[in-house]
Amino acid sequence: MLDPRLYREDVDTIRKGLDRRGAKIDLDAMVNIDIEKRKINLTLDQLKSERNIATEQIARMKRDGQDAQSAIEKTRSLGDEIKAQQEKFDELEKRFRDLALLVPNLPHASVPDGKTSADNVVRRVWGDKFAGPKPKHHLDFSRELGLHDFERGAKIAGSGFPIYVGLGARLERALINFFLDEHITHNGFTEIQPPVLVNQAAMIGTGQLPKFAEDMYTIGEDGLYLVPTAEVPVTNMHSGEVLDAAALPIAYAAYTTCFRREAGSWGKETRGFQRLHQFDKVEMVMFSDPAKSYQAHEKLVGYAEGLLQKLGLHYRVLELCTGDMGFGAAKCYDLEVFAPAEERWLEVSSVSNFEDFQARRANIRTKIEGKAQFVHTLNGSGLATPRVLVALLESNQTPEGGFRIPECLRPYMGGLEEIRPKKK
RNA sequence: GGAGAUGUGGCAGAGUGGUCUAUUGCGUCUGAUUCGAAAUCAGAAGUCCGUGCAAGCGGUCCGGGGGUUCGACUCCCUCCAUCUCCGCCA
Repeated sequence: MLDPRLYREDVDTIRKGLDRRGAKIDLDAMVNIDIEKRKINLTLDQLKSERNIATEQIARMKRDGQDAQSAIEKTRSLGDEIKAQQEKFDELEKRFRDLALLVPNLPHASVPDGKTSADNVVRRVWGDKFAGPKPKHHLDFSRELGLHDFERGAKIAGSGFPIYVGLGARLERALINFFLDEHITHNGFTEIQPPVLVNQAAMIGTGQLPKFAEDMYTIGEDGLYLVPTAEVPVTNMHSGEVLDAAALPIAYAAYTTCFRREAGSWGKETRGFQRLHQFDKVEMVMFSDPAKSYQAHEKLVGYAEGLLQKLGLHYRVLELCTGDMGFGAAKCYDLEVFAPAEERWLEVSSVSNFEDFQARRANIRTKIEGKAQFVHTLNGSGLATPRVLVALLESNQTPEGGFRIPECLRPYMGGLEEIRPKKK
């Protein structure tokens, strides 16, 4: 959510920011509601003030043993008037808030202008281009090694719910543990295991709701949502709190299963691991002093990159353009790994600075030099496993048809160096 | 799932229809005293909204929401959380 003051003090700034994003919002309507709301608020406050004076008089009369009946009669209508005005005010406030929750964040000045992913800027590329003969497609390769079972997953849940089998399951667990251990032992994160069901307030806090309701799995009976990312529970952990400034930045790393309906995006790019309804991800979440959030942002990207470097994967860092950024982001980097069989770059991490966009929604503040202010929230995948797995499977094939396990994962695989094809 | 209890400021803990502008204690901050500190004394301090150039002024907030009333921390309804006992259970 944007600072509500902006709508009346500097709506041009909002307009310019939204234009850069290509977002269409009826700002005039919002400004008018806000003006109307303030007008009513003023009369409402005056009426309440009158009532306070009147009831005080009644109290005094009663104390002095005087008959207050006529004063009570006179005040009676005031209550009805207040109730009527209050209803109007509440209605306007709700209308304004409902609209405000649908307004995306404004892009940071440094974000490149653009309309689509084609306008994103490649900031750097790490590692060498894949050399040698074209490897097998990860799905065929996985089948040969017996690591995953999509068919049976589809049988029990639907497409997009793979089963990890044997060493495939262990490899998944190895990735998760490797990511988490790196964050908590080298990068200074505190590990969190949050609930994977959250309430509506949490989903609004981080910006998934109200706009993206159709992407979420819901538990209607209990009013709960399955988390699409650990960002939701971990960020909202501190909702309504005033964080100790000395404790900032707070850095959490959390592994959760993530659930996404992916409504509307089903079609191509859906084969194998590239778009799943359920997947594993380790998420980095940070609460920062507003003045330091952009340094923190760069650090987060670095942590995610470090993982890919240890895995030995060829990747690139994109700076997203204004038109391609997510709803709440003020600035965002994407990390993409190269899948040599598909010959495509696959997004494995998205690292965003939300500034105070989420902190306003979730009411997360701190006190700096005696003044209460909203913190900045940041988060980034570190990392999501499925596409990392794709790149690994396609990049680490041995001439004998086996899968060479990257060194950093071997301790988590009981020292195993290679997964060999099943004997026929 | 059943029965009961509780929810008040940073913390502890009073307050059962009207100066509550929320008693008090601890903690915090400022000042006095002191070479400095402790102790002591005096004072200050919250949130959010509106209004104003500003000092300020008005409103709001006692778990959330709603109701009764001229007036609600106080009474009623409802939801949530915590605690105790019972039941069930990985």
